[in-house]
Amino acid sequence: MSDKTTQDTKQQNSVDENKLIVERREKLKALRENGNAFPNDFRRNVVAGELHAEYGNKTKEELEATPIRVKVAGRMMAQRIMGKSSFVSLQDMSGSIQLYVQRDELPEGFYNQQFKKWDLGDIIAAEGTMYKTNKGELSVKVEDIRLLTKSLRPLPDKFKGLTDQEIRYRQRYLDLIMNEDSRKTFQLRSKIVSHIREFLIKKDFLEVETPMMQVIPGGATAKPFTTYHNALDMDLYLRIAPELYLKRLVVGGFEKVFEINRNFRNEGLSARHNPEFTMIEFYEAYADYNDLMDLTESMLRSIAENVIGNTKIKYQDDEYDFAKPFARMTVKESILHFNPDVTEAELDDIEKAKAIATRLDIPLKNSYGLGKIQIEIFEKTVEHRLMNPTFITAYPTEVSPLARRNDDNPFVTDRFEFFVGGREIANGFSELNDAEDQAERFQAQVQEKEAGDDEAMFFDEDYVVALEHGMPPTAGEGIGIDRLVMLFTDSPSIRDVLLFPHMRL
RNA sequence: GGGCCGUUAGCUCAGUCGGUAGAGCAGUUGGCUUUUAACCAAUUGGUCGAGCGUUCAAGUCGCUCACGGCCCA
Repeated sequence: MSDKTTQDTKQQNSVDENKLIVERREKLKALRENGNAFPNDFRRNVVAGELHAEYGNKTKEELEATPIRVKVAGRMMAQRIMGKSSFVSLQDMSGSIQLYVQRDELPEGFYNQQFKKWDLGDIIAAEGTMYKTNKGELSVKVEDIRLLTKSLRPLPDKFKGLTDQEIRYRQRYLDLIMNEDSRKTFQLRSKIVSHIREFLIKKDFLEVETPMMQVIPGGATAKPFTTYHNALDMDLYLRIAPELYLKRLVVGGFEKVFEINRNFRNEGLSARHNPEFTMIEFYEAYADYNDLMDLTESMLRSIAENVIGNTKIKYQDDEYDFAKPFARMTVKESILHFNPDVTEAELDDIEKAKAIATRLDIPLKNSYGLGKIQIEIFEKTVEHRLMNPTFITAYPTEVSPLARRNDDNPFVTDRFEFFVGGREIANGFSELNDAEDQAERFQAQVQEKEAGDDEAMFFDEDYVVALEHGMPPTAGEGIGIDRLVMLFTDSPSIRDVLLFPHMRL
């Protein structure tokens, strides 16, 4: 590389270096010359949230009568300098605490030559005593204060914050620094996942991890991502679901298992879809889909009560009641309910059902059977109207290749999907444990794949062999964690509940 | 994939009929010992997303593209 090119590269790299950054780099340079500019010898003994909880109610006099020494650290979000004294807002993981800094409490010259030159965004540490200002704000009256990490780039507007959606997603750390709502959302997400985990572990479920890279991507109908293993010289797929592995574990005698982890589907991005997303799947032997509907209902109600603290869940302009028993109806009942002009006899007749679909502008393929046509009608006319928590049951066997047939009506399976706010949140069913039936269903999927449906399933012979060893009667379910978190955090887009959503480029 | 909207200083945003680029915050300098978006005074800062076109003249009009947002498939 020639000197000229090196020069050009440097120019390129510093394109976004503005005067603000140059000034901060100068300050850092001065810090380096005065010793270690990045010390890591300070240990705090308390965080802001604890201080407010402990001392928020104490009066100014009480705090002064028995001095309480504390050591705090965090990011300087505001600095109000009034001559010889200043107020600083210090933000840490738990919240904010104000620092009251007086020139004459600090070493000679430190206040004017160091402290006043610090910038918003710098990471600082302070030691002092708990104090209340005349206006009643709990503060730390500072006796010692240090700069721990120089911030070289300016923060977004201190009042308006960061509103640019693109930067909020691409530079999530800025969003987290600036937006309390965003911090809350991700803290809640963590609590929801923990609560689900504890809920199942209390019921003796075993948490497991199964392959993300699979030879045959199974357990759902979706387009997979492909990858390649060099040493083995073989193509692999990123999983679209963990289902078939978890059921192998049930065959192995792990009768209650669950996994919370990422799935990957090679589809477009939208407010509801990210190519990688988090699902929980759980399987319970000697249970059926009715048991899982009961379990789902109590689990979600428990999240509302214990994590959110309210069974009335506000989502955008609506409110859903998680205290009332969740509605349950079959696919056909729901279609008839929302399409009063349609009769059951018409839905059961493939030609008449086709006519209804055509009237609804639903594109049909020749390969579609009656069950698939019914589901198309359901998705077009029912799904988005299922606002309050609702279980829809009796999905056609044709669209449920891994679910157990209903004993009375083998046209449908013992399956449900769960909806809130017009969105599918969960999918569960009594598992198909008849190995020969499973082999036939896979065969039907292979035919659909050959007919051009690239979302159809592969034939998983290894899984059929596992079933041939005998899987106990079992029920299993998957819940989309991202959509669940969207619901409970009132987030309009899946990107708002993913720390680092996929973006172009 | 289609439709609509957006992209201007580090951040948040104005910018009229096409006529020399504006504010607040942040920054810099000075003042100020109880502030809360502190305040007062002065001041620095621009590839107007990229490109092409129309025009004497384009942030502004037209076309193409990139990225984002919302809606639809």
